[in-house]
Amino acid sequence: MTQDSTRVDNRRTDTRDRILQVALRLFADNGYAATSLQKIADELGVTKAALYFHFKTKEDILGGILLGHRGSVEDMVDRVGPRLHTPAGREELLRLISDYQATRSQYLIRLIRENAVEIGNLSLGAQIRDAQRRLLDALAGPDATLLDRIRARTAFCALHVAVKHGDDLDASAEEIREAALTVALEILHGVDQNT
Amino acid sequence: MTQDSTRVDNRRTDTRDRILQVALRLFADNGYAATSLQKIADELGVTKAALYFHFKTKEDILGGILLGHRGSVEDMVDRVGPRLHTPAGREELLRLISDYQATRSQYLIRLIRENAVEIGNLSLGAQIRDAQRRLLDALAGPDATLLDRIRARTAFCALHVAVKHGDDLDASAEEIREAALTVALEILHGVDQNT
DNA sequence: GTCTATATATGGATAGAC
DNA sequence: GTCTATCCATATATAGAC
Repeated sequence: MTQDSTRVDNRRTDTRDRILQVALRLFADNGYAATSLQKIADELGVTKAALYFHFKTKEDILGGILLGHRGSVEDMVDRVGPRLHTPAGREELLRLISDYQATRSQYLIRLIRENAVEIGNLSLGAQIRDAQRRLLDALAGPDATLLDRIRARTAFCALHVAVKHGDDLDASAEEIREAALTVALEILHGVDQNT
Repeated sequence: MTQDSTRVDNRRTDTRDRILQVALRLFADNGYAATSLQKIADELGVTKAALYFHFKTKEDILGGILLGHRGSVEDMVDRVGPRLHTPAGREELLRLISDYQATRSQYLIRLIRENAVEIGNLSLGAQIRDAQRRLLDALAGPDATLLDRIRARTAFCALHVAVKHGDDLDASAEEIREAALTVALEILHGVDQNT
C-alpha cells in the first residue's frame, strides 16, 4: 500500500460526495433551475470552480444524483421476478417499493417528482422513465385492464402520499408509511378481485 | 355607450388574457424558473416590455394564472356543504373534483404539481395550500383516522393519475378520467366501510 | 399599449496560477 | 483539488419615445 490508508475509493477527498449530497437537498427544496452552482458552492464552503473539477456541467450533478436510482428500480422488478405473475408477488413488489422509499432520502423522492421536466431532458431521465413504467406494468399484473393499470399507478401514488403530506398528517413518519402501505395494498387487492 | 362595442371588460385588447394563457402552457411544459419572459413575449409576438405593462413582475403572472383556483377549490367544498358529513356527500365532492380537473386546462394541474416550490413562495400559494387541505379533510370525513385521511389523499391522487400518465395508458382522456374516478370511489368506499 | 434601448444582476462555464 | 479572475450569455426590470 503506497497510498494513504485514510483514502476511500482511491480519492483524496470526499468533496464529490458532499457536492451530490448538498445539491440533492437544494434541488429538492428549491428546484433544479432555481438552484445556482453558487449556492451549492457557498454551502460547501468552496468556489464554483471547484465544482467543475468534479462535474463537467450542472446537468452532470443532477445525473450523478440520479445514477443508481434507475438500477434500484430495475432491481426491484428483477428481484421478484417470475412471482410477479401472482398476487403475492405483486404485493411483495409493493412492499419493496415502500421499503425503498423509506430507506432512501426523502429528498430523492421530492427531487424526482418536482423536477420531472429537467430530469426528462437527461438521457438518464428517459431510462428512469422506462424503468418506472416497467415497474408499474409489473404491478398491474399480466393482461391488465385499463382499470387495473390505473389501480397499480394509484397504489404507487399512495406510497408517495406519505412523503407529500408528511407535515399535514400529525403522525410519525413510520406510522404514515405503514398506513400508506396498507392503503396501497387495499387498492392492489382490488386488482386481484376484479380480474 | 361611449365605448367601442367590441370592448370586453373595459379593456381595449385581450393581451393580458393571452399572456396568462401562453405563460400557463410554458410554465407547465418547461417549468416556471426555466421559462423566461422573453420566450413568453416571443410566442405572443410582442416584446418583454409589453408584458410589464400588464404585470408588475414575473411572479405576478404566476399569481394571475392561479387566481381563481383558490376560489374554485373553496367553492367545491362549500357547494356540497353539510352533506360532507355523509358518505354520499363526500362521493359528490369527489365527482366535483374530477369534473373540475377535466374542465380546467390540464396545464393548470401540471403547473401546480411541478412548481410547488415557486407557488409556495407566493402569498397566494399559502392560501391555495390551506384550501386544498380543507378539501382533503372534508373528503376524509369527520373524526377521520390516520388511515381514513391517507385514503382521502390517495383518492385525490388517483384523479391526478389520469393527468400524470395520460400518455402511457393507451386510452382516450375520457376513458382514463372515468376509470380514475372509479378507482378513487373504490378507495373512498374503504373509508366508509372501516369507520 | 407597445416599442427601442438600456441598466443591472446573475447564471453557467473556462483559463491558468498554486 | 481548489483558488482568483474573467468571459459571455441571458435574466428581470426600467426609462422614455411613439
